[in-house]
Amino acid sequence: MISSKLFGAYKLFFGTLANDSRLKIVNVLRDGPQCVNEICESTRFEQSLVSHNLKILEYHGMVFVERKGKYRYYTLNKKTIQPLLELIDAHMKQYCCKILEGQR
Amino acid sequence: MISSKLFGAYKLFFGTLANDSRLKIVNVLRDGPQCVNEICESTRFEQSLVSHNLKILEYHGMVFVERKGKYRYYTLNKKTIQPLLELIDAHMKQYCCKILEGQR
DNA sequence: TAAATATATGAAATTAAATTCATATGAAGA
DNA sequence: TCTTCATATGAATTTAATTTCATATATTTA
Repeated sequence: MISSKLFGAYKLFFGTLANDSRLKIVNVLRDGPQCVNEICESTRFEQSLVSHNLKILEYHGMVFVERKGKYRYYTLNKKTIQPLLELIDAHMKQYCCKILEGQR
Repeated sequence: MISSKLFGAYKLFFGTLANDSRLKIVNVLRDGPQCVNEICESTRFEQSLVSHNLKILEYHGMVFVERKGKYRYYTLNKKTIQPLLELIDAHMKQYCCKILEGQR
C-alpha cells in the first residue's frame, strides 16, 4: 500500500493536468519558454485565464518562471513532465483510440 | 504542436485519474486483481460508487475485467499504468513535498 | 423457478472546479 | 512622476464532475 501522503500527491498531479486550459498551455510550452502575453496569443486564451492557470502549474512544479524586465518567462519542466507526456501518449494510442474516434 | 486528437487524449487520461475514488481503486489493484466486493472492502467505498468508477477506469484502458462465475475480477493495466505511477512518484517527491506537508 | 448474491446503471442531488469580470500591482518609458 | 504595458488576484458566476439512492440485470444456488 502506498502512503497517504503519496496518495495525495497523485491527486494533485492528475488534477493539475486534467484541464483543457492547462493542458494547452503545457503543450504550447513544449516548443520553448514564453511570456504570458505570448502564451495568450499561442493559446487564444485571455490573460486572466492564462495567469490563473500558470499559477497552478507553477505551484505543482510543472513550469518554472523567470523574470526578465517586465516580462515573466514560463518554462516547461522538461525533466519530469515531458517524459511523462510521452508515456501517456503511448497508453492513449494503444487503449483509447476508439474513444477518440467517438465510437464507444 | 501535438495533434488535437492526442490533445483530447491527455484530457481523458488525466481526467480519469484526477479523482480520489478512482485513484484509491487503482492503488488497491496494484496488489493484484480483485472482484467488486473485494474492492469495496479494501477501499471502504460503497458498491455503487465502486462500480461507477470501475466503469470509467475500464473505459479508459486502465483496468481490465474478467468474469469468473458470478464474480467480475478487475486487473490493473500493468503495462502502462504502473510505470506511469512510478514516474509520477518521482515528480511529486521532488517538486511537491512542500505542498504535501501543507506549507504553501 | 424462487431466492440470494454480485454487479451495473439512470437520474437526482451534491460538491467542486473553471472561467470571467473588475481591479490591483509592479516595472518601464515618456 | 504620470502613463502605459505586463501580469496577478479576489470574488462572483458558470459549468462540470462526483456521489448517492433506488432499482435493474445477471448468475448461481436451494
